[in-house]
Amino acid sequence: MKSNCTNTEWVGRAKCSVCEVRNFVLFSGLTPEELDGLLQPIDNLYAPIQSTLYQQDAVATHLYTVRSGLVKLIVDLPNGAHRIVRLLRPGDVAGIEALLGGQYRHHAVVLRDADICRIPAEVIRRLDQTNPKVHRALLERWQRAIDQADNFISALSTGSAEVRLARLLLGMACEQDVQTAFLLSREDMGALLGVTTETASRAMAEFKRRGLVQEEKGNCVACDKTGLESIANGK
Amino acid sequence: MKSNCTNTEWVGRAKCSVCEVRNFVLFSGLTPEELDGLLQPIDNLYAPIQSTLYQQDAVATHLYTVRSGLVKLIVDLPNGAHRIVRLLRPGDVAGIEALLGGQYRHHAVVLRDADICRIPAEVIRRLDQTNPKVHRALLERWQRAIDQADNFISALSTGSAEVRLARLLLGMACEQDVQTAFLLSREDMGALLGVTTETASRAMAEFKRRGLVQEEKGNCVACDKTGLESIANGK
DNA sequence: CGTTATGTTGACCTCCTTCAAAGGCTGTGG
DNA sequence: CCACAGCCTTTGAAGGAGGTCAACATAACG
Repeated sequence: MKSNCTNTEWVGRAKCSVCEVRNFVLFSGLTPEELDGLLQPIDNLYAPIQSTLYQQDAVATHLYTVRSGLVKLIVDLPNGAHRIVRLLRPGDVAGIEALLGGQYRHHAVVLRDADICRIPAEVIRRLDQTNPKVHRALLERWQRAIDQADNFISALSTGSAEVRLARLLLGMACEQDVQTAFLLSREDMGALLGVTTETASRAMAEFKRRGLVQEEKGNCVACDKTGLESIANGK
Repeated sequence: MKSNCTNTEWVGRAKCSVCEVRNFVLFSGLTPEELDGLLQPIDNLYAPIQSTLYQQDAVATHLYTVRSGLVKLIVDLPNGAHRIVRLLRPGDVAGIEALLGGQYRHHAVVLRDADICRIPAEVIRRLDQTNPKVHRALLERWQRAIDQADNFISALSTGSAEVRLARLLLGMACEQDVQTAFLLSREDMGALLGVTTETASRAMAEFKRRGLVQEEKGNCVACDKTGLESIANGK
């Protein structure tokens, strides 16, 4: 059986103490000595686009922290289709269910080349019990997962296709006030919003016509935030 | 300002040691002495239908464990509408976000007369650090919330109205093989499935005509599980 | 330069929403 | 005990939004 992490390049043992996203990752509260004391390896992986971190229903053994890039969580539907239920950005954790044992709930697939830390669940379990900061960080990740799931229900699965797309674009724009790098295929947008690829394409085309978004080569778009917001909030 | 828990009858300090759902509740791992040692009160509330446990955006101070009955979590949408994002049954926890401080993410409204334990977040926080069993139970509740949210996205927000309704009915039927007590209004079904009340009504009427469900007085229905499953899975 | 994946657009039809009206159930007051 | 009001449900009709199928354009890639 192949590794869960297909097409993934192993970079080496993670140097958590010099991790540039220390504020995000789970181990920001540990000293270098504590990190060295871990018996099991924390691997730093370079996960290229399209690679799979883990498969739905596989035994959940590791957690994956996203240090850069973008990861989607997918669930298979009974009729053969599938639905994206979450997008993970830097600072998010994939496969948190590994903490409880059992199986992974989703497929985790890389949407944008990602820098990933793969951590054995046992490591987190132990730290969770001994280090309050890790414990707290864990609870926050868990809550964030719930918040994101709720947002998928209320914002991305409710209302017309254009309303949902506007909310998605605004959600992806995040910190930057106007510009945003947005590189999802129309198919992914559809799976994200619960509509077909064609409908996603039509909605995007309509937004472009209205000047709400501009699509550069390389898949970047610039957004008219206020315009999109009026659509997102609109009846 | 009124209490969060409108129209709620206070029963008294919870007797967790004789709680009939000990296997479910968070404190099943505690001894009576440990329970008595809690400084802050755990109240046992009888929450009648339509009562509100807490409001979205209110400061989150308590967790609510559902011992019996049914509770819905609602989020308001920008256009004035609202969407149900979760159903809580006995053993589930509402307002788990109180552990992290901040605000409640939803409105929690009682759908079926409920027996509720209201627990100060501080109590759980302390037990979480000192009692491994409580800690474990907490993680499981958190994971269950995520699983339920994911199910809302993939099962109840994807596909045609009839497909969604079939999945909802099957989900409500839970353990019983054929029979199930199901007392949601058409309006709630619509808010649950992301469709209008009329569409929910039409789909239910159609199911009744086909003999898939039977609605008795008192709002009970009996389901033809295999028939519903073929709809739920069907393309 | 062909091949393949991905995006776009059109035509048609189904499903859902919207608006409206009517029926049924419940509780209240006369 | 009945009448009525109010709420929920059901059903109809019309219009719109999205799905489906197909053709075509465009870009990516060997």
